Amino acid sequence: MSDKVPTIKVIAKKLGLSASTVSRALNDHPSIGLKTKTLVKQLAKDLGYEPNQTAIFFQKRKTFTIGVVLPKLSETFFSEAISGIEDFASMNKYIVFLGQSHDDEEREKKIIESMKNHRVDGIISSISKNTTNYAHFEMLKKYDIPIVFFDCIPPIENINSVECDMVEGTIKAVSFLLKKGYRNIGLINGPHKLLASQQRLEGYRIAINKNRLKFDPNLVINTDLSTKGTHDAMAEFFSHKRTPTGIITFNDYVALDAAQFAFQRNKTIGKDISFVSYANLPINSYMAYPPLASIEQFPYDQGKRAMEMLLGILESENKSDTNKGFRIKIETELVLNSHQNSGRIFS
Amino acid sequence: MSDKVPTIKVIAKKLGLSASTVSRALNDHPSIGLKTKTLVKQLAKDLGYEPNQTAIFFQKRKTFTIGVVLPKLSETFFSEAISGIEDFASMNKYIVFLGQSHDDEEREKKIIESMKNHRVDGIISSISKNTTNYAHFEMLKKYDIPIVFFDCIPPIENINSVECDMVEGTIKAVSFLLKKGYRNIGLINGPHKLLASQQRLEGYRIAINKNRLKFDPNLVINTDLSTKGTHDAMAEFFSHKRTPTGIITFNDYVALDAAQFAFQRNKTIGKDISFVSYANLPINSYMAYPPLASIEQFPYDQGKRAMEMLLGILESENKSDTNKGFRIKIETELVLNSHQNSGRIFS
DNA sequence: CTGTTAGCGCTTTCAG
DNA sequence: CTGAAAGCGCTAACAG
Repeated sequence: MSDKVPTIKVIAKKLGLSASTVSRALNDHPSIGLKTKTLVKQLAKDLGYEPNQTAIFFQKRKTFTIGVVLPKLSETFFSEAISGIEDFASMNKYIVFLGQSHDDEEREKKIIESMKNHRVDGIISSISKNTTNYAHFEMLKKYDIPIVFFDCIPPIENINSVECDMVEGTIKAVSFLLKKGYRNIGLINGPHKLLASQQRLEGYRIAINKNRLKFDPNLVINTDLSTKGTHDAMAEFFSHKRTPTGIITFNDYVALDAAQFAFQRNKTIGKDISFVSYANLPINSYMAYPPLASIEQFPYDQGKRAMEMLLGILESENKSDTNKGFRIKIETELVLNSHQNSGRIFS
Repeated sequence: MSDKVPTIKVIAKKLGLSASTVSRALNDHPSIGLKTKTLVKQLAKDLGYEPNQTAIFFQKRKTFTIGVVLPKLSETFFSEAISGIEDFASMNKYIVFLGQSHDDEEREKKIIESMKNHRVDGIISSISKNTTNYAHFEMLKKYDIPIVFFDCIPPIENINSVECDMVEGTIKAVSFLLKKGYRNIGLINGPHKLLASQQRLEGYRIAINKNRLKFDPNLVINTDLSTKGTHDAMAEFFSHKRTPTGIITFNDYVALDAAQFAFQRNKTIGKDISFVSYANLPINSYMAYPPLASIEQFPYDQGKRAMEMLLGILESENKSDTNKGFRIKIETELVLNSHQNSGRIFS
């Protein structure tokens, strides 16, 4: 049955034309007579002709394919992001390859390798937390495969990136709590080595200084992001004489764990102690003790913008120029928690 | 720079060999001398040679690519499922194309079309809720592109599918509540037309009969899955003389909305009234009023199994035979809610 | 063990 | 306006 898939040649033969004429007719080449053009198109339709893209890709050195490499889709942030990427890509006739690194450098490398071999036109990636060697990304230059990083960005010169300004986001969070009347503001930060943690800390310090408070190192504790790590951090807070009452947490899960801990210590969440976190997961409205507010990072939008940037690069002919890299900073937004269930189905 | 990407020909010329010899050497063809083989491989390495997959795909009529078409990744169920698909695919040298239908038949059609043109080796799909015409799927036969459906499966004969046995799952749910001592068991079901709803209803009826209770139509109400729809359903329950105390809900979100409503009516969740739902989202542990239990559907596993099935089909040479379609039913599991935060990061 | 030839399906000069 | 020919990079008979 598969042999019956019609090719351009078959059409040519049936019509007593040459393959090139058929090709041109199908592609609306200006120098083709209307008569033959319609003739060809009609037969193509009747035969159910479909161009063999693999042949076209091969020939044109262009696959209309872009690769997306990120840690894991089970994180809402990333599934939202790739959703944005895919939506925008498909609008522009591109199709998306998916690869999950699971925060493993080896896997990330293999995926990049595989995508390169598949000759993707470009790549969008949020790198693995554990990646320390970036050769697999640099290598892409040799193949003229542009790459746009988002969210988790490697320390390489002149790269294209889309990211949130977490420094500024954290300043917003601190200001919010201050305005609410909290004076002792703590930070439960993520692992030191994450750039994301560093940015939060920086924003925290700036905000503290700007408001003429003095930075108290006891008010900043790191968690490994596990429930236990967060509970430990809270325990430490409570063991100090100066216990923070307004706490900024690395993300929503940390906020939930922290709130749980505070609750067990008989604190009234939202009164004795309040939280502000990042991510703004669409589940906060169902939480027992949701954070007062979250710093929304717009993952869907980040994905969309990254795709947009990549398309721009792909479409600008002057590649291989002295490109210093494009950079977009997306403004975060502090949103009060009030999510809606939008009728999702889990059949 | 891109012109420097070395080809098999370049290697052949530099070594005074023929292209075919080089090709064979690179592919460990048995009939190649060790000397030349190592020679070729060495030079290939030095030159940084990488095969052009598009050429190979074109030539071999095989792309090592599979397409995944599903409603939307922002639903946890699907992001988990594709995660399973991708993991298993990459283990087997396949790469995954992603397409989101957003429950729109037109988009689904376009995606399938596009994937077919990209000559994917196979497709895995959970169809759009609004798809009524299945021609775009049937058409794939003509191109020898096998397809495996999971979760949401079209009413077509002889197809390959992986799905959960929701009838049996619902029976488990009812039995659980009965064992807990609840006698008035209600069902907040999804939209009528969904197969998923029909299966739940069937399971519900079977369980009621099996336990020698009599089926009371007042105890079954449908919701459009919105928060309001669910609240309305609950209001109706409460307006009856016989208000259910154990309620099975279409999914976790419905359970949460329903619980919220009950709470507002001053019911004590887990005592006055209890819920059992489906999906078992990894957020239940943070919920104010989580359902007592959830029917776990193992989306990651469903994805993995679907991919496994597809690989099996791809590898069995005897295609185009009188295949009646493969079917896998995955057993659901009733799990009590006690999820763990596993250290997720939302930087 | 290796070279020659042909060809996958399509596009694209270059002629006419 | 259309045809002939070449070729994208690689593999696979078919000969030697």
